[in-house]
Amino acid sequence: MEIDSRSRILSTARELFHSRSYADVGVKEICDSARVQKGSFYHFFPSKRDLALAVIDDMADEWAHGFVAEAFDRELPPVERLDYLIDAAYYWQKAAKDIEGRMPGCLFGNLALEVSTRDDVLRAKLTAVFNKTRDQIRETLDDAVATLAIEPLDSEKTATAMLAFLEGVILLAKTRNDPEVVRIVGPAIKTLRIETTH
Amino acid sequence: MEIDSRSRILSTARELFHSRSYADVGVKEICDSARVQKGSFYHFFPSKRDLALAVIDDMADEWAHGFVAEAFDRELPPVERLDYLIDAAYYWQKAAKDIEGRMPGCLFGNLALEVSTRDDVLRAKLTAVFNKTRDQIRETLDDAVATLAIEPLDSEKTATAMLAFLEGVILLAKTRNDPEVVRIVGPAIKTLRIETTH
DNA sequence: GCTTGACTAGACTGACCGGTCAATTATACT
DNA sequence: AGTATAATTGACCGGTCAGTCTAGTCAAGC
Repeated sequence: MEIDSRSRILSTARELFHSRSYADVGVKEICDSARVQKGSFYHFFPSKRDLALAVIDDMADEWAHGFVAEAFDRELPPVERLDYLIDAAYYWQKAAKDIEGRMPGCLFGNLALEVSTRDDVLRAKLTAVFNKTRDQIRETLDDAVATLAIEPLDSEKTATAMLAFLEGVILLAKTRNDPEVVRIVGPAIKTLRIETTH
Repeated sequence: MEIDSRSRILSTARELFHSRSYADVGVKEICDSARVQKGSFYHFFPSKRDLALAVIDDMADEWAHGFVAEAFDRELPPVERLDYLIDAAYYWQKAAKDIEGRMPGCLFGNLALEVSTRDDVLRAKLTAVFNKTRDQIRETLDDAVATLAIEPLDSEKTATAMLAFLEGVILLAKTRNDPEVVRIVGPAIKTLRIETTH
């Protein structure tokens, strides 16, 4: 009758995990919200953990083809891409807070801190997502160096630092439940630099 | 008979919350590890949540009088204090990983992401801890400016950015379960700058 | 018409959750 | 010594957890 139970479970779980947490959201609640019965859930997903794996994949895809793809549009001048990244993070968090009253933060960062001491498979998956984003930042930096927009630097390490900064800013903003932290402090991402070691 | 049940509960809970998570560690497990009965637990703490509040206070105290106090020793040249901060974070995480096999990350950061969408009181307490640390970094920056070690900047915003970066680096390192991330990327904290707005 | 297999329904399981409570023991003060 | 109070014990509670299981629906292929 319903169009697609599996994808409904998936997107519902993603929303709930994002706005609360993995541990805090039970299978029953996901089923209720997705208007699906327990039996159907376990028909599509062997376990809650496997659902989490699927959610990360799902989100990573949308992330990659969504605003990250836009932010890292190679038509844009490299340095602008970093501003775009911060802007996107800001507006996203702000919109979520305006609607739900709470800043959800970054799903990947949230999950990373929650599960990475308990589940190495989930941890590896999240590491891969982070690495992918870092690589996009690195490309941006390489472009910026190539176009002489910035001085040469260690693009991989600097990209890692920038990703860490982005996650840290979102963490702090979420703790204060105030997206303005992203807008005000975020742009400092451009000042981060790690020199190449010879 | 036993020396101090309350403090035993407190330190046990701190360790368990740090190495796993708030949600993942139950009251029973805390009691077992602290060799205390359920009833004694609820004699000292009205609820698990109140224990979390006490754990944050406890940790914040030790944090403030421990290596943070050392790192922010005003005898040290200001810029060195930032290096000391990164070093301390690195060695702490590395030691924990060598012993337990896992990087626990920052207790405050972990808790912040886990509970701040659910509990505003805990969130406020964690915000206060972060603000205190940010203020210590700000003092450091003000000292650095005063001694002409660095160019003038917006010390409060820059300090916020630095704290965010520290938390982000620890988050990323924890996700990779690799403290080296802190050592390699951490020192970039000194390159962060937010100019004063006139 | 019959079979097959994907999908749904929802009661049920055993473990575990945070928390309660009455009874007991240890400690401290008068 | 007597008494109040602090600390401790461990059985117990209702509820919820992830996950299981059986029964059944339904559409496609033969």
